[in-house]
Amino acid sequence: MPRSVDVARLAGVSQKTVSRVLNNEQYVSTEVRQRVLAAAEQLGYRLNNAARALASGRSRSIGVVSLGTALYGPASLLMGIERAVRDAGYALRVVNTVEGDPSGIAGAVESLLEQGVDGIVISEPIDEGAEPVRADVPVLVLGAPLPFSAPRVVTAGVGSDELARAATEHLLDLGHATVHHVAGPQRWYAARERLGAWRGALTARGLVGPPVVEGDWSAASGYAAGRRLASDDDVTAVFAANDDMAIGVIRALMEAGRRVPDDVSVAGFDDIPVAAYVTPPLTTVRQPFDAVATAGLQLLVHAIEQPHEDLPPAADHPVELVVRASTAPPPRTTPGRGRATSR
Amino acid sequence: MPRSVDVARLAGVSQKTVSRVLNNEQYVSTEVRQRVLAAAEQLGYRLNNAARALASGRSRSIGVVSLGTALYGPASLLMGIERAVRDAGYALRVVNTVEGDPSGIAGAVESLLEQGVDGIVISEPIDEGAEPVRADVPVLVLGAPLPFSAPRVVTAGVGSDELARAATEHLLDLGHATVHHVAGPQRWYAARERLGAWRGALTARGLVGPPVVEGDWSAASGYAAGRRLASDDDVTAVFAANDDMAIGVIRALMEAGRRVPDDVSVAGFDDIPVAAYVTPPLTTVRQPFDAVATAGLQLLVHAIEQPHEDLPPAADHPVELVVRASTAPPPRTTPGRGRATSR
DNA sequence: TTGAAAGCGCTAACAC
DNA sequence: GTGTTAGCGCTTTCAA
Repeated sequence: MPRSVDVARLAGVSQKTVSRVLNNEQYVSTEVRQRVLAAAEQLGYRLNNAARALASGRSRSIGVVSLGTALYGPASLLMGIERAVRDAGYALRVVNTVEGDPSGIAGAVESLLEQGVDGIVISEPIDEGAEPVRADVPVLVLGAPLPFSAPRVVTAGVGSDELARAATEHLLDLGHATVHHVAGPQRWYAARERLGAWRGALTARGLVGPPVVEGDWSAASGYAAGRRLASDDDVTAVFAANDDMAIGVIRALMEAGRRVPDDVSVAGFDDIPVAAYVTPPLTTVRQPFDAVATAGLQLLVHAIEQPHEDLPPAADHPVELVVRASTAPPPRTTPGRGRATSR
Repeated sequence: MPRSVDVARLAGVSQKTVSRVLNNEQYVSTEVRQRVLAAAEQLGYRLNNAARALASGRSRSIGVVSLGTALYGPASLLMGIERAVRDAGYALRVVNTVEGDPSGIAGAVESLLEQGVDGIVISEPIDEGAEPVRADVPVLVLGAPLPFSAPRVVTAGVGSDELARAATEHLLDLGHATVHHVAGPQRWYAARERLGAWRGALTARGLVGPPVVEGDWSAASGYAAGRRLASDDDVTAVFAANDDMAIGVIRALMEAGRRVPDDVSVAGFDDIPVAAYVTPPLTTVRQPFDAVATAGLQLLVHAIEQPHEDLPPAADHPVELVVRASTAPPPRTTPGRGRATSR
């Protein structure tokens, strides 16, 4: 493998000049630059990043701690982060946390620190007892204000709350007396946030939320929740914390003889790729993963490269409610419902 | 930040001995080892990987080139790779290729090489004109025998072909005269492989495959394909190259008044999380992502660490056909079908 | 079983 | 504009 001295020799310059060219520094004449580039090309020279990192104290890489799941939300966010990291000119290192792992986020952060990353992204954290983690590089927490000890912790909301509120309000606006909620596992911040926003939307209209059914994001858990909800005639509107659970809920309702949306409206969360093609097409909200990743990484890179300047303000992301055929006004008459017929 | 000399000083040993302990080398007395470990702990010492990589010429990291998509298949495979890499004691670096990017896989490989990875995984490659890529480290190609120039190229099939064959045969076994195929984009190796296996299954029974409809993995493209297939009364069985497209096909068939599975059977591919809960529950095949990733990485790590020994044989993965309610025998009488009634 | 010395290939600071 | 001189913090000889 050729080294920079070899390039220097071939180009007839000093090794430092090669370094200057490769780092796009100023004060190099165009002619020398050309010569160096040509020599590097000719030799098939490739910069050694380990040496560069050792000498400079920076690795030009960012580490991301993510959940080891192919669930649509987390996977989409990870893809967004990868793109944003690459666009920012950094390399990406990934460590997943395993659910139930005692070392959890702290262990993952530690392993990234050992690898020498310049910054860390924590994607959609879940509570593992959350002993506060210590990091000596800037940290971006996506989707939760995690207690964190680092020189600069920046957080960027993913807008879950506004989206959950919009979904709930959509159902209320259709005329439903209340909205039931099938929540995600409450160890996930994302699940708690959606639950809170749902409750907030009800409270704002003077309503008290009915008991919550908690699922685990899976369609199977949505199905189980749906069976319970189906037996209650008062249920006319359900907001599920993700689309998979919503689809499970719908299946359970249909099997119980309750039509969707005629008898019961169901709204989901995420807008997964098949949402528009299931029966009935699912009303849901779309998370702006790419925008969130881009905005969050801007903050992180700023914290890395301008450690002493203030952070630019975080941008807001638009709320995208996608209304399809799984939501409708509540049934006008409610056969077999004691309360309704007696009125 | 403390360095290994600091640990050495505190433990009263040489810096080299600290290095020995941290690398779990032999020839260190238990007592010294304890002392060093304690000193490291006390100082909050963290090994500097850049320095280690520079000195040793190895980074203990593996790079993966993957598609920047949250599609269930690629995302699941990536998660499997992450786990397998971590289990093998390596760090993971990720670079996505952007569809349509001219530099494509070659550019991604180049950027990983610059980062100094010890090995590279190419996950589910697609053809971008595929100028053969050159790498000076072992390369694992998952899901395609890509032309590749590297000291050791190992490939591990993901078993797509057997699974696609199983799905097709399942439909034939139910009594269908033939099986139509909604293929994935043919630039993807995975799509070509499934197409080939479907055709092979038909050929094995002396059948000639009907014209193929090509989609782009999306439910929308499946829906478009479904509309075309719905107008043809001869269609009684459809095998779609992924579940999303299968769901789109089903929706189009139902809208056209053709019942699934009574009139037309539809099988998918992947077993996405909602497959069991859509209407009707989808018959599909399940890909063994985790097993494939584990087996593939074993090969890669072997090629990295024992460059001169032969590779162990690749393991076969079990075929998992998941039969649900979207497939059934063909209709016995076919009202309105000219050919059938005239017989 | 332990230690001393010599780099790995680059960037940083300063000189010219 | 360009070159010189020191390291960055480890691992690798080799010697004891």
